[in-house]
Amino acid sequence: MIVNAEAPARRRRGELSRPRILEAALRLVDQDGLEALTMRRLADELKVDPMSTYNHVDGKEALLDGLAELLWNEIEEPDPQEPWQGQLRAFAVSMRALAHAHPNAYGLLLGRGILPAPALERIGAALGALEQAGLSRERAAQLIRMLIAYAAGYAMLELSSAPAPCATPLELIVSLTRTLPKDAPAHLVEVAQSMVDCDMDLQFNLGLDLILSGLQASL
Amino acid sequence: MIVNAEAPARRRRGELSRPRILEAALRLVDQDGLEALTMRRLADELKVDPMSTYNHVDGKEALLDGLAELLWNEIEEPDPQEPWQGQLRAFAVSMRALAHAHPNAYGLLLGRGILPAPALERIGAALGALEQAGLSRERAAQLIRMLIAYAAGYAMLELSSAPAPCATPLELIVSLTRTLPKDAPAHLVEVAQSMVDCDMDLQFNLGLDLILSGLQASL
DNA sequence: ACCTGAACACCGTTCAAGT
DNA sequence: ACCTGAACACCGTTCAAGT
Repeated sequence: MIVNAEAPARRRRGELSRPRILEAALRLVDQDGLEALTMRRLADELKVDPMSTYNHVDGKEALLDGLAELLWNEIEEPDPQEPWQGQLRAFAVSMRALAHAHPNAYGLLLGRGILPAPALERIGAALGALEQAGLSRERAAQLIRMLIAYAAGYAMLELSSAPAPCATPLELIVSLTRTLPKDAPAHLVEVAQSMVDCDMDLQFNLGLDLILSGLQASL
Repeated sequence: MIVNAEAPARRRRGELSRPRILEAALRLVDQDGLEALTMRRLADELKVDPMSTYNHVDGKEALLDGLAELLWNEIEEPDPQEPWQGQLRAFAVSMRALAHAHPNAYGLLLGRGILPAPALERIGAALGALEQAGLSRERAAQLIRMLIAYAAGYAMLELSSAPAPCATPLELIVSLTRTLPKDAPAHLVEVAQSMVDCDMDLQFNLGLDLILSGLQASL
């Protein structure tokens, strides 16, 4: 067995690399928000000169694209053994769950104007499952689009409706009124309350059921 | 008739005001992208000192919140005369149409962590229509959440799938491969193609039909 | 091949001064 | 009440220099 010349043994602990940089960036965004992600602050976090990261990531825009990749990678690949309904459900659930794991970064998932490779891998797997089940590729693609739209849209709406998850209903109302102008009519506060005051997990799953059963019926 | 002391006649042409600032900001974003929106550049556009805008808008974050308001304001209020299905459909269609009118700004609609007053007004109107039709408030709210999620999510997925609308299929493939790494396996390119190669308007409406008819059946 | 730091152009915002 | 401009701390990135 020959030594791989591309992976020399002399790596220092804490050496820079694209994955290490992206992970640090995501940690930063998770902790302090997207606006805290700065090439300079990121370098600080890695205890490295501000310019060193540029050897592994091609500037800030590429860094954000890289974060989108990282996010898509965290969405679990559906299990090909399961029936296709289960695969699609797991996929949608996982897409929404990501919003709770990374609320500050979630906007990057569909906000960079690209579907990075990990996204296409997961979509491709789901397409395959549906074709396996006998659906045409066009039909399969439509179904996937619907599910991604519903799951990601639902998650973004959640994040917009209640930025900070509130324990008590009172705390919730306080939080809602804080975002609205002081002179907001009472009926608007009531509307805001209606949008949040429910079991989000349950409601998400009900909608998912409706879409999946509707689609099954239309086949 | 007395002169209104609050609206003196000595207003100069081109005077600054919050609406005028927000409109200029949206124009800037539409033309040159969100990253081009700068307090300084915005002031340039208005031919004004960089600091003058701060008299009407409370900093950049507030400016972006203001843009979100502007976007929600462009979504048409449903016509209370119509049956509720038609109102909901028009609402969803209008939410998606906004993405085509303002692709560079669309991320702000659900990306600011708040639902501004104009959003709550539109949601409130839709809630009212559904309660008029006999639905409970909870049921109505669930329905609205589904529609917003689907419409906005679909639009964001569209923007992610094909940043620049392409006339010819060839142009489309070129555009797709440009965003993917050079060594992207052919099957990923194929997946990307499947996500875009369809009549987006038609597909959106089909999904909308499915949701609306599914909901009607479940009542 | 990777890291460093000085330098540049630009950014958001504070503040004291004008009218 | 609104506008101005100097000033400050910070930002992304280029580039020449190191190892």
